[in-house]
Amino acid sequence: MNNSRTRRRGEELIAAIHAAVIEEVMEVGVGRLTMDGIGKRAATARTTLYRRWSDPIEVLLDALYHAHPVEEPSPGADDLRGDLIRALRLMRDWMLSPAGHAVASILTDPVSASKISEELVDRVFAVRGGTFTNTVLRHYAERGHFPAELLTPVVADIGEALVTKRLIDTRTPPSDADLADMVDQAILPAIGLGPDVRGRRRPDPEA
Amino acid sequence: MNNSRTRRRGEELIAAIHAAVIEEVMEVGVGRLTMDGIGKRAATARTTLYRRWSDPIEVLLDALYHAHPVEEPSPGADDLRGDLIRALRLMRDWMLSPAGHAVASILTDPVSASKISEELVDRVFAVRGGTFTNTVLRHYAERGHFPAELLTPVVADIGEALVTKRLIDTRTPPSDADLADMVDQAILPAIGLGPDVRGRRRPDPEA
DNA sequence: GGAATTAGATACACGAGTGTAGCTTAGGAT
DNA sequence: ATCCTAAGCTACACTCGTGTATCTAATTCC
Repeated sequence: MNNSRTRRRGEELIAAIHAAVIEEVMEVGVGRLTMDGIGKRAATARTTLYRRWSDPIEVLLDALYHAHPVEEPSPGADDLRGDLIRALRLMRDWMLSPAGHAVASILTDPVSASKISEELVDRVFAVRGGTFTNTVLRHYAERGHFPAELLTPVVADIGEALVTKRLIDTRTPPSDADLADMVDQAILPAIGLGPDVRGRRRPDPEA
Repeated sequence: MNNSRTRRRGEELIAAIHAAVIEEVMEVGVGRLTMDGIGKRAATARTTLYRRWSDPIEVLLDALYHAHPVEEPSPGADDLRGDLIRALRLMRDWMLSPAGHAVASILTDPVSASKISEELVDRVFAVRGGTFTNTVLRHYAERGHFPAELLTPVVADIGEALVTKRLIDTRTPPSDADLADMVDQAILPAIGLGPDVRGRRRPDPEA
């Protein structure tokens, strides 16, 4: 297959395979994943794959398990609105990454859905469970910027839900301005700040 | 294949095939759709399928195109909150139906995504674009129950987005109580009604 | 009742992916 | 320098899906 003088082994090879399966799923979808396709893309022999995994979905799950964890939003400055927007930006960028696509792909596939372990869910998928804006919201709720009772599971989901939906039905990522609108028009009102009837602009009123 | 005295033709046969492909996609996903699988499930010969469609995705798209349109929410009573909940209930039930699954499946599949026509989008997918709560919200906005400027595209999406997200990440449909929470804690606040700090209960304050 | 239509069945050559076996050889360890 | 592990390669038998061709018989139309 490859006559080159270098033959990859161990970590290096596995990393290449992980990258390959994630690219592959982005291109053909989970349902059309094959050992053959993964092998070709990673420039390795099918036998090598079978030595480690039993089928394409196992390869994918393993790849996701070892994927770099998503950067977490750090509520640094005293700027709720800004931090929320930043959190959504992180989420949007992650969803646009190959790993993000792969996760979305797996979650909507009937076959692979049943194979995902508890551990994987915690490690990889939990980010979708609201980690992004939730981290920020909890931080500011604890500091009394808004009543903590308002931070319900539903409210913690609003931002991520809107970003997800936008991606699904328009297939184009929301711009930074779109994210700001989501924060201003949906999240902030839900925690008792707003909405501003006069429209789009909304500097963070904070305390 | 089937020795029975009755041989289906025309409409009847096509309807059976449509039903079959939609069941099939629910079970195996778009990526694993095959003419063979569809044929077997519909108890018809593959030749019959090829006479009409060139590949499995075409069959699926045709099925969706001919699917019964989703029931639209009718904002009848003077009950914004109740109508919103009913709208979300309609949406949830539709998403749980085979057709709903099929649509979700197609929208997240990289291959079929490129084959969907403008027409199909308008006819079938538009419901996800906000038709459910949007219909209700527009109705009450026009009647002055809340300021119309607040009904932005983002706000029109909140309910559907939350329902979608809940389904994707927990894989269990939201209960009626969950839907009520979404309305109370996310939609109503966004249009200037609430949130009620004391918590869950929220009779429609209306005008 | 006869003709036209079209579903059903069967067969076939083909390609793609599978899972395994066996061999060769590069890379790393000692 | 040698040994051992593991990657690369080839081959094979097998299954599944494809697309087409051909024949048959059920249904419908008149």
